[in-house]
Amino acid sequence: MPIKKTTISDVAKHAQVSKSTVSQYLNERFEYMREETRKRIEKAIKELNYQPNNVARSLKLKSTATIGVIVANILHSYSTQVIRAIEDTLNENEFSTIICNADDDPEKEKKYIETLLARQVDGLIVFPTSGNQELYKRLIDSNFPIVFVDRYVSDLNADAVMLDNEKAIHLAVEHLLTNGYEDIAVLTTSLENAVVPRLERIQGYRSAMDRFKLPIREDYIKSMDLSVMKDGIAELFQLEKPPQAIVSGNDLTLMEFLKYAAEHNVKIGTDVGLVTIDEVPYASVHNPPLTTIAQPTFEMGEKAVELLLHKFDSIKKNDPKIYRFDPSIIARKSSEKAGAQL
Amino acid sequence: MPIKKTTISDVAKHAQVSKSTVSQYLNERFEYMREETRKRIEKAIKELNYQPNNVARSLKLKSTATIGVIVANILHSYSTQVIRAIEDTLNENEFSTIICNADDDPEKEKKYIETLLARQVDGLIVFPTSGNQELYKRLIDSNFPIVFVDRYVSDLNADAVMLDNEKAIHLAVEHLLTNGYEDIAVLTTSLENAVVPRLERIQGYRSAMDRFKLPIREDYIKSMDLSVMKDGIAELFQLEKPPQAIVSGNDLTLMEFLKYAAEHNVKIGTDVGLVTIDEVPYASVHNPPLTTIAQPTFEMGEKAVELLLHKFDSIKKNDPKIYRFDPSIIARKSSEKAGAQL
DNA sequence: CTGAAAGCGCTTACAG
DNA sequence: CTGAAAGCGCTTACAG
Repeated sequence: MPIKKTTISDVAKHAQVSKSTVSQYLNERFEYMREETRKRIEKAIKELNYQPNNVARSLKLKSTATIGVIVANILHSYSTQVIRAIEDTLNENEFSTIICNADDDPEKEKKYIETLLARQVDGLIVFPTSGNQELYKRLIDSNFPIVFVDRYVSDLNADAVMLDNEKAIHLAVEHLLTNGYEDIAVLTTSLENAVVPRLERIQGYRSAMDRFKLPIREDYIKSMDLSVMKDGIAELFQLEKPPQAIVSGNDLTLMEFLKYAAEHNVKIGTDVGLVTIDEVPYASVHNPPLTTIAQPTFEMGEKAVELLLHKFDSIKKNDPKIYRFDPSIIARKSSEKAGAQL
Repeated sequence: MPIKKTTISDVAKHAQVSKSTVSQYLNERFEYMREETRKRIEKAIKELNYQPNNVARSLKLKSTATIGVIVANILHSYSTQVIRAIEDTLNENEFSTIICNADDDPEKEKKYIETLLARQVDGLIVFPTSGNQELYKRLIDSNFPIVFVDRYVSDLNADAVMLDNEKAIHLAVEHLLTNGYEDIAVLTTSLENAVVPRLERIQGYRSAMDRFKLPIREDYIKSMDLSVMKDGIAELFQLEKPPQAIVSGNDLTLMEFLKYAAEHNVKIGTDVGLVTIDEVPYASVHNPPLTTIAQPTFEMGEKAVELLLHKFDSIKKNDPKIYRFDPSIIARKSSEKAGAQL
C-alpha cells in the first residue's frame, strides 16, 4: 500500500555523491561542503521530491523527538487546556506529541505507557490515575524522563506540576463568606482512589472552615462518584439546615450541580451561592455567570515541558520537586446573593 | 539520557537461541516452535524485562501502525468529539494516533502534514483548512491513504465524511417556524476561505427559506470572523425589523451570541428564539436550555476510520465518495416562545 | 572536502 | 524446528 519512497540512496545517486554527503546536507553540516555539491544535492532533493524517513533516523539516533502525554481524563476542560499548552510548547521545541486518554482507568494507562515506551518516546508527561505506582517507580529509577501534572504519585521522587489546592479552596470559602454565605458545602468526585487533588481539596475545605472559625459538618462534604452525585446533592438540600453555598471541586461536579439546579429550579446565587474550581468556557455566558477558581493552565503546561526538556540537556539533574501554582478567583454573579438571577 | 535498552540480541543470548527465533516468538509464530524453546524465551524476556523496539520494527516493516489526525480547529466541541471516536476506533484496531491542531492556519497544517509523513504514518484523517489543495492532490495521486472529515477539498477525488448541512439548516428553520418564529437570521463564521460546511449552511438557509416560502433577507445573513461577530449581532438587533430567531452555525458562533445576549439582556426564547448547530456539553444546563442540531459525531469518527482502514486491506479500492450523515434535533427551551426563561 | 563501512534493532525468506 | 544472512533508511566516526 505505501508508496515506494525515494530514499537517501536515490538522492545520492541522482546527485552523484555518497549517502554520507547527502546526510551531511540534511543535517545542515555545511562546514566542509563545497557550494557546488550543496547545490547539486538541493536540486536532486527537489527533483525527486525526497522526504527523509524519520523512523530510520530515530532508530539510528535512539531518539524520536516525541513526547508521550497521558491524561487521566480528557473530559476535564482543565486537561484539554493544559494539553494545548504542552503541545504548543513542545512544538516550539521541535518535539512531536502523542496524546493518550486513560479514561481514569489504570489498566488503560498502563497499556498506553507500554505502547509509548515501545514507540521509544523520549519522555512522558502524565496526569496519573492512581494505579501503576510500581511501573512509575521503575521508570523513574531507571532515569526515564517523566513529569507529572495535576496529581503526583505518592512515594515517588518525581517532578510534578500542581495547583495549590488548599489555597484554591480557601479562596472559594473566603469569597463566599465575604458575600454573606456561611454554611458551605463541598462537592468532589469519589475519594476512593486517593487522587491527590481531591484529598487536598477536602483537606483545604477543612482547614478553611477552621481558619474562618466555622464548624465542619461532615454531611456538607460530598465525595462520590459522578454517577450518584445528584443523589448526594439532593441529600444536601434535604438536610434540616441545607447549605447556603456550594464549592464545586471541578468542572464535572459543577455540571452535576447545574443539572440538579435546573431540574429542581434551584436559583443559583439567590437560593444557593456557587463557586467552582476550574474555569469553564461557558462560565461567563451562564445565567447567572459562574464564579470560578481558575488554574493557570498555560503556565502549568509550559512548566511541565520545561521540566521535562531540562532532563534532556543537563547531566546534573535537579532534585525532583513539586511545583505549586497559584489559583485565581474570577468573581461572577453565581456567588452574589442579590440580583444574581435575571 | 535514554536507558540502555535490552535488545532482541540480549534475549537471544540469554535464552540460547537465535534472534530469528526470538522474533518468531514475539510475532507469535509458534507453529514450528518447540514448547521448551518457547518457555525459555518467555523466561528470558521476563528476566531481562525486555521491551521490543517499535521503531526498529516499523523501519523493517515499513509500517508504523500510526495514523495522523489533523484537525482544523480543536476548539470546536464537534472536533473533540469526533477525535475521541477516531481514537477509540483506531485503538481497537491496534493503531496509534497522533493528533495535530492546525489552528485554522494552512501553513501550520502543511507543516504538520510534512512532519507526519516524515514520521511515516500509515494514513491521514484530516479536517482540512482551505489551503493545501495541491499538497493533498499529490498525496491522493500517489495513493496515500487519506480521509477527510467535516469538510472536503474541492476538485479532489477523496473520501469524505460530512454532515448533511443543508438538512441541518432545514431542521432548524422548520423547527423555529413550527414554534412560531418567522423572521430567522443565520450566523456563521467568515466565508472568506470558502470552507465547505459554511457555504453549505448558508446555501441551506436560502433553500430552507425558499421551501417555506419565506423571504430571504441578505441582512439576516451574518457571515463574519468571530472577532467581529458581536458587532454583526448588534446590527441584527438594530434593524428596523430585527429577527425573531437565530440559527447559529456552530458552537463558537453560539458562544458569541450567548455573550451578546447576556450583555444586552436579550431573553433567549421569549425575545429571540435560538437553535444552534452542534450539541454543546452545557446545552441542557444553560438557562434556558439550548435547542441544538446534533451531529452523529461518534458514527462519523468511526466511519472515517473504517474508510481509512479499508484502504489498507483491500487492493480494489472503491471509488472515493462523500458520505453524508443525518443531523438530529434536540429540542429544548431556547426555541420555545412561552416560558423559556425562568 | 567526500566516501566506504559499520551499525541502530528488528523481520523474513531461505537453508539445513 | 532453528539459525545465518540480508536489509529496512538513516548517521557518524574515520580514512583519505
